[in-house]
Amino acid sequence: MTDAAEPPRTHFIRQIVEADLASGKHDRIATRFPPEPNGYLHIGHAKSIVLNFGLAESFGGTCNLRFDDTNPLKENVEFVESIQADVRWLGFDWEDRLYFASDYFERLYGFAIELIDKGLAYVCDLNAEEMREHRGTLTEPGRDSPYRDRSVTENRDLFARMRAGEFPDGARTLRARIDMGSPNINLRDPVLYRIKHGVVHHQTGTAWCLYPTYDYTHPISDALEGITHSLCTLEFEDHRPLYDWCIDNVSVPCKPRQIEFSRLNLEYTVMSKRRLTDLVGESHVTGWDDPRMPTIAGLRRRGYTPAAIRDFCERIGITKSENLVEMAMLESAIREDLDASAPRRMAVLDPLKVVLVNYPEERTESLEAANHPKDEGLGTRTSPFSREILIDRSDFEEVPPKGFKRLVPGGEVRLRQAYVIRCDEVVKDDAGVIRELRAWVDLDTLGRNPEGRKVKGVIHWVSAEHGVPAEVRLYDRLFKVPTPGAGGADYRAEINPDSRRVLAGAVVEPSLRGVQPGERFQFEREGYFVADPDSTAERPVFNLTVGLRDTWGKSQS
RNA sequence: UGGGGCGUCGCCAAGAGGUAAGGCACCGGGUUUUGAUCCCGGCAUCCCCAGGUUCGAAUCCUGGCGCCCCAGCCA
Repeated sequence: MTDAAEPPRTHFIRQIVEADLASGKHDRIATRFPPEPNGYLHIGHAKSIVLNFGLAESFGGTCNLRFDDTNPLKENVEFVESIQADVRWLGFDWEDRLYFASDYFERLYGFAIELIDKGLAYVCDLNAEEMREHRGTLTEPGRDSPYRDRSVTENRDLFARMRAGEFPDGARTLRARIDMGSPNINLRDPVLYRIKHGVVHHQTGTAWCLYPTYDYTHPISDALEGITHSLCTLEFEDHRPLYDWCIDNVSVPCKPRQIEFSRLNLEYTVMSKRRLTDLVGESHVTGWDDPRMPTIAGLRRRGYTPAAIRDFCERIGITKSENLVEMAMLESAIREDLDASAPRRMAVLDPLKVVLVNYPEERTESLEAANHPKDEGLGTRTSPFSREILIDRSDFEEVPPKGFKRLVPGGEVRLRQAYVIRCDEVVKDDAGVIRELRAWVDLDTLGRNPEGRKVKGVIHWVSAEHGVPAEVRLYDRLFKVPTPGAGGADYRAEINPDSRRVLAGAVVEPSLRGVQPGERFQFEREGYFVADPDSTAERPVFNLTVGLRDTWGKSQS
């Protein structure tokens, strides 16, 4: 369906891979998706997942799942588990290649000793503030640490004692001995190891009080796994010389190539781990899987399909340009998928009763309707029709705007998959609020058009007696502005107060009774909805995935 | 004022010296018992700007301008 047999769009990384294969530099490629387990995956990660797994898949290579777990302070198993579930849900398989950077701690330690022996690393006693002072600035070079020229013997001894736990947090670090005068700050003797006592690492427990940094761990982990192309985001471009330095100076089996691409930015949402963590922690949303969240878990609960997310990731492309993708792009992908696959149903979100005065009181007929207008394979279902029905309040107007095609006093409208009715009376309460409509039903219009008149409007309905009460949750963009937090604003103040609307009085057609969480439907003329896990046997709960395109509504506002 | 990047239609994005793909959005028109879908058509004489090279430049050169990233013992 959405995964058409079109050749995947090319981009500069794909071209590099093709060239490397063509030139014989590599005879098979290996990539990896390396999340840090300090949060849930979001749509930006999906871009990377689709890139890495997709590339490996299309060239017959492999893609590893590797947790970059070098900072136990921020990581935990909940995240390790949710990440695996999300990658799998997206449709990718790392087979038996599940790795943790922490698997390499012992070897990493050995390589550090190799660096010490080569005079390329030293134990530094400067504390954080002192180190910052020595680092210089963007325009001024740094100064050498007074500990820079310690002997190999002393460095070996001190490093061993760091591991043995003899020094407190922050007392010493192991640093690469590169160049304090480098215009690239990342090369000014970066820290390779730091001391962290008293933390329980989710994988290694309390085995270590010494933890390697990302810059040191990543290139070596890649090399140990035989990664050929190490893909990461733009902010690591400045780190590439350090990445290369590490694999050039240590005895690893191969030299992976780091290639950077730009991260995904989406309008009206936030993507940084910190902000997402805060949204959850400060209860601005109901959790990591809140349907308004750009997390994979949130999108899943919102009703997005893996195929649509993959398609979206293909559509946005891979480049090095800073970008801000419109929400319409994501919505288009899910609409395309769901239009083809979602069974149609009728649901009245804001009910208004209509009494069909000439329809027998005790009569109920069973009307059959196709589940999909184009795909007969989706079958049919039946819906009871009776004297009292419910329509949506917005489908009736006493004083219709120009061009209104729905029900009006004295006017006719088609009840979808059923009869044509004509509104003959509007019943109001003392306050002037419309309580019900009384209408005449043309019983000769089932499956055929009335003679001599054309009825242009079609509205959906549910039998009042048979309809199932349901809760419908409508979602809108989480933020009021395209780029929350821009210009120093507090993104919290820019949260859209109407991003979630709960309609407790919706009524859906009987065939929706007992739906299973995760089942997706198109509620005709409204949008795509998915049954939420909060659903019960008697009262289903639906989340709006995305509305149908609405050219009428758009022209009216 | 250091270093690293980026600048092609409202948004994303092809393009690799031979005379501007595609998608999204938008605007028409057709079909339609979903104002949906689908179908047809329109939508950059121009590629940040200015010079230069060339028969020919978005693509090469030079000089500007704009935007993003880097001074965590985070990743």
